[in-house]
Amino acid sequence: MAHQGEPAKLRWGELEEDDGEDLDFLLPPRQVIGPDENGIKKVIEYKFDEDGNKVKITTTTRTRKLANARLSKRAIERRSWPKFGDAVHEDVGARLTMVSTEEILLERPKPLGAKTEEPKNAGDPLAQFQKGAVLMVCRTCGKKGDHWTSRCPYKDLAPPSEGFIDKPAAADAGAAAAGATKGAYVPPGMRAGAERTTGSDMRRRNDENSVRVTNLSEDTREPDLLELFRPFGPVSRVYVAIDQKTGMSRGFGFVNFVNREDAQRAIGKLNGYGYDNLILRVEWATPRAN
DNA sequence: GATGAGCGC
Repeated sequence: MAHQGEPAKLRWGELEEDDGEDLDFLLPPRQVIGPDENGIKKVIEYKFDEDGNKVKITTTTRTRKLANARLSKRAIERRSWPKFGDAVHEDVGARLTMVSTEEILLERPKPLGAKTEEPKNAGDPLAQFQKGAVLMVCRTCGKKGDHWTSRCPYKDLAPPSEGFIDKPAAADAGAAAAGATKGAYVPPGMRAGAERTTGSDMRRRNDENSVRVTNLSEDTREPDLLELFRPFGPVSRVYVAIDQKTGMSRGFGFVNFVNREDAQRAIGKLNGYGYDNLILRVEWATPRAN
């Protein structure tokens, strides 16, 4: 850009200020020269600056013909590709990119609990994510990685957790699951590992094998606990203490296992386990005072 | 640091 006469520097806010007078008709017309064989095009314009001086503005541009010479052959070739997606219906000229509004469906990874069978007695239930020294699992996508639940890319796609229904365990449900459709609701008494007691022998509540879990993050909920503890064996109850006043988690909860050995294994594995950016404490619970 | 809701027959 070349200036002639007073090269007055226009400041912001003064660009179009002309005191209401439009004296542009006094200026020479705009001239366009070129483009020449090198693709150079010149545009000469005249303007009044803030002091009323006439200013000549020469703009030199390089047309695509030359610009292309600086592009790779591949890039030039891409320009001739047919448009696709939203660009088909829109005149985007030579633009190579545009914002698309096309829906892209992301495949959601299987939740932690969606293993084909209860890995009871199947070695280490945490082996699937026990590679690093520190174990952290995102509660939303179930992946060990560099993000937590709040930053999980699938956070907004996640449907509500599947809750408490204990699916019939294919391996050991035996007669209880016979004839039952896969994934169908199974009444508590018929669930895998449930006590086969009847009538007067049936206890009201099973508070056996109660494991206390503390240092839970405030947004850990019961389905999350179930998901975390279920790989160790059938879980009869999960509970997260909620502050009645605020509705927020009090940061601890309980998990009851049907089998004491499973509870013991869960304690052994999950105590000190990194979950949702906190280190869990998992211990035997002292029986509830009543 | 921390130990749960509900109970009506």
